[in-house]
Amino acid sequence: MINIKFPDGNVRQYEPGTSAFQMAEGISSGLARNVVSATVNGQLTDRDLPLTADATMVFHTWNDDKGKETFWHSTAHLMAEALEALYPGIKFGYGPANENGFFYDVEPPNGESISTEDFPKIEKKMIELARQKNDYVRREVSKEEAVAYFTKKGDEYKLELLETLEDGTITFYTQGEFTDLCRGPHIPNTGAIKAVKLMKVGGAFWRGDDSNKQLTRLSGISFPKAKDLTEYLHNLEEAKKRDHRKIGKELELFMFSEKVGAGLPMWLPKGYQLRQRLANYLEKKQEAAGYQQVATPHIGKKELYVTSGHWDKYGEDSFQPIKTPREGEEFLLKPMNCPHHCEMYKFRPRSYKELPLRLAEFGTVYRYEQTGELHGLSRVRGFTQDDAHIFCMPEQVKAEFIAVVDIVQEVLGMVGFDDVTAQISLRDPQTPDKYIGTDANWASAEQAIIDACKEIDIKTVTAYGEAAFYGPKLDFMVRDALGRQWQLGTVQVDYNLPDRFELEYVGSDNEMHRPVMIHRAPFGSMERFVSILIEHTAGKFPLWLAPEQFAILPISERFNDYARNVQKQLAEHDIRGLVDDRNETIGRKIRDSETQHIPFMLIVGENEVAAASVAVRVQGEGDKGTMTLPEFAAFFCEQLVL
RNA sequence: GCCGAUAUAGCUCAGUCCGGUAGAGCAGCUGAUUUGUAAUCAGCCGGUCGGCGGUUCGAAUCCGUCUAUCGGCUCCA
Repeated sequence: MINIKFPDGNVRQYEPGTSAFQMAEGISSGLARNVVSATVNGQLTDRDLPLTADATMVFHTWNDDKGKETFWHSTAHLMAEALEALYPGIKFGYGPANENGFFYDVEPPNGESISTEDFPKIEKKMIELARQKNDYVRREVSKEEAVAYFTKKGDEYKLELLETLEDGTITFYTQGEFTDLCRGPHIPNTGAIKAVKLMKVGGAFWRGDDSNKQLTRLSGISFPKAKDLTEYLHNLEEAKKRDHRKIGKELELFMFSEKVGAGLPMWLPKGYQLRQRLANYLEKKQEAAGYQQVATPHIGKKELYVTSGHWDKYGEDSFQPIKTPREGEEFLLKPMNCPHHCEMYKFRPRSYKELPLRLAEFGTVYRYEQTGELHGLSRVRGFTQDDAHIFCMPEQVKAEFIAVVDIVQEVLGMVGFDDVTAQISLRDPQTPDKYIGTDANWASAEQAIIDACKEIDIKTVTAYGEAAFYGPKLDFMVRDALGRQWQLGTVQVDYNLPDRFELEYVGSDNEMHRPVMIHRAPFGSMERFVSILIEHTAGKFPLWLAPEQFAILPISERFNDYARNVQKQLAEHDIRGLVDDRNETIGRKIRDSETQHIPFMLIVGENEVAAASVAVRVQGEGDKGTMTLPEFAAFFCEQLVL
C-alpha cells in the first residue's frame, strides 16, 4: 500500500498503481468529474498517471489556477490540431497556457498569413474536433524516435526544442490526428472544451529573442461552459469601457498630437488639476516626513550620465545628445533625476548630522521608448516622476526603507488602492554581466530590502532578474477594481551611484564615509499612475480628486443668479464646482453631469430659491432630497472622508 | 525596433471589396422653448477622406512611402 497525503493533512492508503482520478472518485463523484490534473510531490501531472510510491497530492479543477493552466494548455493542442487540418505543413513553435488563456506560436506554410478573419473557421474546426472527445494520450519516447518524428514532419522548431532535452525525459501527447512534443499534463479528453474564442494574432520572436525569426502568435481562451465565455467577453467589454485613453478623451483630461510627437502627453486643464492634487498631496506627506523639495533642469551634460553609468547602459537607445552650435558641447534630455540630485549632494561637504538628506522632485524626464511600446498615458516618452533620493548612512538604510514603504502604503490607500503587493526584485544570478557594482554591495543592498520587508506588514513576492542594473528594487503592485494587477512605484537601494559620484560625508569619527542612496517613487510616474487610477475608478475619482465636485443645475435660466450665488458660497468652504447655465432641460443637464461623473448635482428652482436650499442628487445613485447649504456642506464633508 | 491591422467632420462611425471628387448621429452655431431628476424642437455650419508620391481620362477607394494609432513581440534607468 502507498500513503497519499492530501492538503488538509489527511493521509489515505491506496493500492500501488492508483491514479489521482481514482483517488478523487473515492472521495466524491463531483470531485472526480471535475478533476483535470494533479500536483504530485510538487509536480504537475496527468490525473490518470498511476502512482507507485508515497506522495503528497493536490487535485486541480477548472476552479484553480493550475487546473485552468492544464485546461488551456490542452486547448492550445486542440488549436494546433485544427491548424494542422486547415493549414497542412504549418510549423509549431511554443504553445503554452498563460494567465489569460493560451497561445501557440506558429509558422504558416508557404508564407501564408493568418488573420482575425480566419478565426471563425479555426474556432469552428476546434469545436468540431473537441466534440470528437479524443483522449489526450501520453507516451514516453526516446530522443531518437522524437527527432525522427519531427524530422519527417519538417518542424525545425520542435527539433530545436528537442536539442535541449535529455533522452528518457521526452514525452509526446496525441489527441486525434495531432501529436506534439509536450511535458504535459493534459485534461483527459477534448470533450471538456465547450467554448473557444481566438482573441489575438500578432508576431512573437522565436524563443523571445528579437534576432530570431518572428512567428505568428495566435492567442485564445477556452471554457468548460459556453456561459463562461459569454461572461468573459462581457468583462472584456467592461475593461474596454474603462480604458483610460477613452475616458481621458471623454473627460478632457489629456491629449496627444501627431504634430507634437508620439508618446508626448499634454495635460488638459481638468487632467492637470487631478495630477496636481495628487502631487500636492504627496508633497505635503513628504514634507512631513522630512523631505525637501528641489528642482533641476530638463537637460544635463552628457558627462553627467557617463558618470552615472546611464549613458553606457541606455545611451544608444535614447534620444541622442543635443549639441551646442558653437562649442559642440553635448547635452542629454534628462532621463533620470538622480544624477542631478547627486550633484546637489556635492554642493558642499556633508556631515553625518544632516543625514538622512531627502531630496524630492517632481522631475520630468524623457526617454526614447520604442515606438511599438507607446501606450496612452501608461507608456510615454516624456513623464514626471514623483522622485526622491535619500542619502543616508549605511546603518540608516533599514529605517529609511521602512519609512518609505509606510508612505507608499498610506498614499496608495488614500487614492483607493487597498490590495497592495510588494515585489522584491533581485538580480538574476544567471546573468551577472547585466548589472554594475560589486557583489558585496549587491549583497548588502538585497539583504537590506529583504530585512526591511520582514518588518513591514505587506504582502511580498520575490522576482529574480527584475532588479535595476545598479541595484535591487522593491516594486509596488496594486490590484484594481477589475482584479487586474498593475505595477506602480519602486524603492531601490543603491550603493553604486554614491561610488560613481564619489559622494562622501564626515562621520562622527571625523573620517570620510560613503553614503547609501535610496531611490523611491510611490506613484512611479504621474502619467502612468493617473492612467491606472482612471481604469481603477472608471473616471469616477475619489471626491477629493474630482476636477469638479458638484454641478449646480438650474431648472431654468431664471435661477442662474441663485446658482452662481450658491457656487460662491460653496467655494468659500473649498468645495469646487460649476454652474450649468445652458438653456437646456433639467433632464439634459442631469444626463450630462452623470456622463461626466460629477459627484454631486445640485438642482435649484423655485422651491430651492424660496427655502435657500439645493436639491441634492448623487452621481450614480440619484435624488437625496433637499438640503440647506450648511446641511449640504456637512453631507459633503461626510462623503469626503469616506 | 519587429509582426499584423487601422487612419473619412471636434467625437463615434457608414461609404473602400467592384475607382466616377462624401454621408449619419452626437457636439458646435442660430432661433424657438424656460423646462423638476439620464438626451426639447427646428434650421445652419462643418471634411484638400492622416501627409507625400505613383497608376489612371478620373483615386477616400488601387500601389508605394512616411507619420500616428491599435493588438502582440522585444524593451522598460
